[in-house]
Amino acid sequence: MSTQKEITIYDIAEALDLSPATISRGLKDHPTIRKDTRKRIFDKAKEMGYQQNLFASNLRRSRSNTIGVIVPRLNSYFMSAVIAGMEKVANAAGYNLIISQSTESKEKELANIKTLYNSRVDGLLVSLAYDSENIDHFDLFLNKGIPLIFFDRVFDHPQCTSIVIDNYKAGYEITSHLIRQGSKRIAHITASIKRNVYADRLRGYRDALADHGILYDEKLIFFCNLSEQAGAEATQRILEMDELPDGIFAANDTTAVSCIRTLKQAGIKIPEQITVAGFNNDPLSKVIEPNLTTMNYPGQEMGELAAATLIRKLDTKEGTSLNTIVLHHNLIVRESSQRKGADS
Amino acid sequence: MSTQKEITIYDIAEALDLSPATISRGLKDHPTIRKDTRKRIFDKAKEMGYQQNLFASNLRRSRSNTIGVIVPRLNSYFMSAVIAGMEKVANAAGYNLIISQSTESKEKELANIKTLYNSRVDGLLVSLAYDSENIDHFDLFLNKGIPLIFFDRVFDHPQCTSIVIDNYKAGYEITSHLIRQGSKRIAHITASIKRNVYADRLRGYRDALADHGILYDEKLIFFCNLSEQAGAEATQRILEMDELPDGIFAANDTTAVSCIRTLKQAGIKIPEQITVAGFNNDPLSKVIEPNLTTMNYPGQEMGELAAATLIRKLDTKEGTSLNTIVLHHNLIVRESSQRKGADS
DNA sequence: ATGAAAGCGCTAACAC
DNA sequence: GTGTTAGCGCTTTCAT
Repeated sequence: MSTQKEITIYDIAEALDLSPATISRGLKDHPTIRKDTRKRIFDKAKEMGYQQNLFASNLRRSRSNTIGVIVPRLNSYFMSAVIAGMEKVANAAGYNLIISQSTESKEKELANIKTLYNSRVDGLLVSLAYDSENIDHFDLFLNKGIPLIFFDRVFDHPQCTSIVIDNYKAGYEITSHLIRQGSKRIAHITASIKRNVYADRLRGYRDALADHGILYDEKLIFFCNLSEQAGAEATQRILEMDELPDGIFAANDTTAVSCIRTLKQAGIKIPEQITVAGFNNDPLSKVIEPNLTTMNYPGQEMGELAAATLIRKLDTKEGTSLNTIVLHHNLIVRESSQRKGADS
Repeated sequence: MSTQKEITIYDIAEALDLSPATISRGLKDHPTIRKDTRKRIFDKAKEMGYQQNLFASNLRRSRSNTIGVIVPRLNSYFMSAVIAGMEKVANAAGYNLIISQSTESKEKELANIKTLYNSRVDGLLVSLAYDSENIDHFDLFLNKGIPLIFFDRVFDHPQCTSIVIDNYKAGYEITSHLIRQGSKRIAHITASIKRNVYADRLRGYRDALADHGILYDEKLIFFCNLSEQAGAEATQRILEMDELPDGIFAANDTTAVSCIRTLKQAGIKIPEQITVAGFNNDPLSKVIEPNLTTMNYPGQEMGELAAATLIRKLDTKEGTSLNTIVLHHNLIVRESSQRKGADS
C-alpha cells in the first residue's frame, strides 16, 4: 500500500536540469528537441517510472482520446462482436472506449449521454434504444459539433454518419427466398418499427410479397422485444391462428430459434409445413436443427468501421461528406427453409 | 458546428454574484450551503447549460470514478454477460467503465495495463490471458495500492480479491455425473492449465476418476484454445483413437457443441455411445441436439459482484479481508449425458 | 534548441 | 454560510 508520490515531468526536469517544457516536448517527439536530449528524457522517465497524467493533459488540450459507446444491451453475441471490433480499432489508434447500456430506454440513454459528455469524450458511437423517437436528447453533442456516429439502429441526421446494412434489401431477399420455397402465408416477427432496422426489414417483406402477388396481411405481423421468451410467445399465438402460416421470418436469430423449438414441440415439420428464417447469423443458427436460414450481419466489421470512421473524423477534422455507409450482407440458406425441389 | 464556449462554474458564479467555491459546493450538495442558494445555483446551471468538466475535477481530486476492465476476449456470450453486469453496477454507483481486450496475450495485457494506469482508473477488474504466467506486469497497480480484482481467470495474490466459482468441485461433479451415467473412459478437452479455471477443472476430473477407481490416462486430455474449430479438431483426434472414449467433458460449451456436431457427423450416438458435457451454460447448450449437459456459470452475477466488490473497496477505503469470493454453480443435466435407467 | 509563465476548470483548506 | 486562494500536471505561446 505504499502510496508513493506520483512522478511528474517536474521531477524529471529537476533530475535532468531541464525545464518541464522540454520534458513535455521530448516525451512526445516534438521536432525541435535534440535527439540526444530526447533520449536522456526517455531514459530518465523510464528509470523514474514516469506515467503521464491524462487528466492534466486532457484538461489542457480539451481533448480526451476517449470514445463513448452507447448500446441498447451488451449481452448478445452480435453486440459483443461489435464492441470487440471497436475496441480493436480504437486501441490501435490510441483511443479508449467508455461503454454504457441504454437497456432500451430513452431516459437511460439520456443519462448516458450526459455522463459521456461530462467525461468529454471526443465522439460517440451509438445504436439507439427501442423507444427513442428522435435524437433531440443528443443535442448536447450535436450543438457542440462533437461527432456522432450511429450504427445498426440508426437515425437520419445531416450531421451524423450511419453504418448499416441494407435492411430493406435484406428483408426483401429473405422474404423472396421463402416465397420461392413455396411459402405464401409468411408471418413476420419483429420489434418496434421506430427503429430503422425493423421498419426497413418490414418494408422489404411487404414489397417482396407485393412483387410476388401476395396480399399483405396485418394479422401476420407480430411485434415483440425479440427475446427468447417473446419468440416462444409469438409462436404460441401463431399456433393458435385459424389458418396456420406456411413461413416465418423472424427479425433476429434468438427469436427464430425459439420459434423453431416451439414449432417442433407442437409437432410441426420444418421446413415442410413451415419454413423459418432468422436474422444475424448468430452462432445459434448453425446449431439448431434444422439449421437456420439467416442473414449474415458482420458485427465485428461494423464495429471496426464505426470506430475507424469516427477516428478519421477526429484526426482529420474534416467533416467527411459520407452520410451513410452500407455494409454487405448475404443470405445464408440452410435447412430451415430449404424445401426439396425448390431453388434457393 | 457552433463551438460555443464551455460554461464553467466561474460563469455561474458571475451570473449569480457568488464565488466559484460556493457554486462548486452547491452543485454537490455540500451541507453548509443554504437551501435556497443551492436551488438558485441549480436553476442557473441548468439555464446556462452547464456541464461539469470531469478532467478538472479528477485532476484536482486525483480520482477518476472510472474502472478499468481487461478481459481476454469480448466476443462470447459469457463475457458480454459479465460486462453487462459490471456496467449495471458501476453506472448505478456513478462509475464509468473503460474496457480493453488482451486477446489472450501477455504483451497486450501489459499495454492495456499501462493505458489504464495513465487514465488513472480507480481500480481494475481483470480476467487473465491464457499465457500470463504471473502478475508481475500488474506491479504498476499493486505498488500504488490501487485495488485489483480478478474474476473467472484469477491469480492468487495477497493484495487481490478473486471472484470465482469452485471450478475444482464443478469439474468433480461433472465428471462424477458422467461416470454415474456409465462412462469409464472420459476424454477431457481443455485449455492452458496456467489458468486456474482449467487447472482446477482438470484436478476435479482427476479426483473424480480416482474416487471411482478409474485410472487417469494422459492420452485422454486434449489441450486447445476452446474455439469452435479447435473443438472439431480435438474431436477428430478423438475419433482416430484406437479405443474410443465413452464420455467427453469439454471445458466450455462452444467446444462441447462443436464436439457433438463432429461426433454426430461421424455417426456416433449421443449419449448412448459417448456422453458429452460442456461448461458455461451458453445459450447454445439448450439448442444443440441432444441438449447439452453443462455447468451453469453466472456471468452477469459475476460481473455485478466484481464491480460491487471493487466499488465497496474504493468507497470505504477499507481493505476488505475477503480474498476469494466463490459463486454458486450448478450442474444442468440434459440429454447429451443422460442414459436410460441411470440416475443423474 | 530550450525556458518562463500562464492557464485549462475544479476543489478544499483556511479565513471570515 | 460564503469567499480567497493555491494548486492538481500538463501544454503552449512567446521569448531568448
